[in-house]
Amino acid sequence: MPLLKEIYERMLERGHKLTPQRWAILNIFLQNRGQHLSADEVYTQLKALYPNHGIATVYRTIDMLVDLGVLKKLEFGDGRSRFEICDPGEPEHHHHLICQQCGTVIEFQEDLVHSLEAAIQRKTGFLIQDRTIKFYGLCSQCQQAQKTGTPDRNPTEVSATARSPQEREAGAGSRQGRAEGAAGGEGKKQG
Amino acid sequence: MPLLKEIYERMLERGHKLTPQRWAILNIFLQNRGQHLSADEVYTQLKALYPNHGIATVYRTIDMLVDLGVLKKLEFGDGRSRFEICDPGEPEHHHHLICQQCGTVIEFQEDLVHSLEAAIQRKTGFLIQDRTIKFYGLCSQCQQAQKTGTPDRNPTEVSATARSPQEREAGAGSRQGRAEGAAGGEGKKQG
DNA sequence: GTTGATGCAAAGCGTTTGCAGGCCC
DNA sequence: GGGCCTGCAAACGCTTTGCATCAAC
Repeated sequence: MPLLKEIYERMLERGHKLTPQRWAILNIFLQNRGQHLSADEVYTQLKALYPNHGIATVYRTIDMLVDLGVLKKLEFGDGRSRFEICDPGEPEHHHHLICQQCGTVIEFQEDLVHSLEAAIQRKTGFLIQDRTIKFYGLCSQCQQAQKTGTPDRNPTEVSATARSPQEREAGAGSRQGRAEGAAGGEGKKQG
Repeated sequence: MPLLKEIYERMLERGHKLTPQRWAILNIFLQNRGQHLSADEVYTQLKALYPNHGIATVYRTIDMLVDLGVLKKLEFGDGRSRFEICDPGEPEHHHHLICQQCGTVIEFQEDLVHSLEAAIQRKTGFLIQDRTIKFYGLCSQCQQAQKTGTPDRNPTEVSATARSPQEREAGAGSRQGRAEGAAGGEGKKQG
């Protein structure tokens, strides 16, 4: 978990200033630790506090923070980039289970990935440096709901999750008219 | 490998017609089997044959083919969706190794994923229905080149691959000014 | 005549960029 | 005053959509 002081020092090293805007944006991420915020969601939260801060600043700040290794860029297939505070201690094995029913994003750290990687490196000679692993399916609650016939559709779902498996990838599925998941709508967490 | 006849029948079932445009687009995918074409690349190839076919038709046709399960949508982080003919026999375990040096996309089918999935299902109760697994790193050729100091940069690279691990995900990194990878520029293949 | 497909152009969305102004060492 | 940072608005690229037209049953 990157400490503010550490982040600040990293910024200084690169000649970046910690302006109020940047501070505010950083704080939004810190306060939503573990969630996957889009630039737009950050902007919305920012506007509530500082109505005349611009979206460009959000993008520029996020860009800088990604560059600094503070944020990690994620793509869940809803056509927008999402970001989360990146844990420098173990950035490697933190993957996502995405429920196609309710939109929940569950994180998991799984050492079993190691043996998969070892096998791939052995078989193909490919040197793995980073990975993006996403599993789509049904979370246990939605499985339960399906069994009992209770619809358990989360109203704050990320639309990416409600599409067919075939067209879920890439943001292009339906750029318009998608459900506007409230910031922080991805509630459940599991380690 | 979906046979033309099978695809045709699937289209008929859904009330779709096999127009010359659709036939042409389908053919482009069949002739570039194993590659990952963007809509634009399909459009370029289509234009060479039929100069006045429109890009909208390409998108609509691709959309239909994805819907039919003929194509699979992929996202390699260059901001555009890519598509490949989807093998209905084993759509499950076909994943990608993406070289960050030369942009090569190597496919692999790996049964070891099974044990990873089993462990996840056991641990989290999440029912896995589909997965997107991408490993980023260095292909064996680029590793070799790095050792000998020979730069082996593929001029037809997909720009996604040349970015830092942190900002590779999602297409937003640099939507403009990216290297325009020629259709079919992702040459190497490995099973 | 109805239904579906097409091409064109325009719109839509997320994101980036140009620029004039502002702040601070 | 030079350099970084900001907000605004416009641009950008990929994708979708509206609409008039066309083709097939």
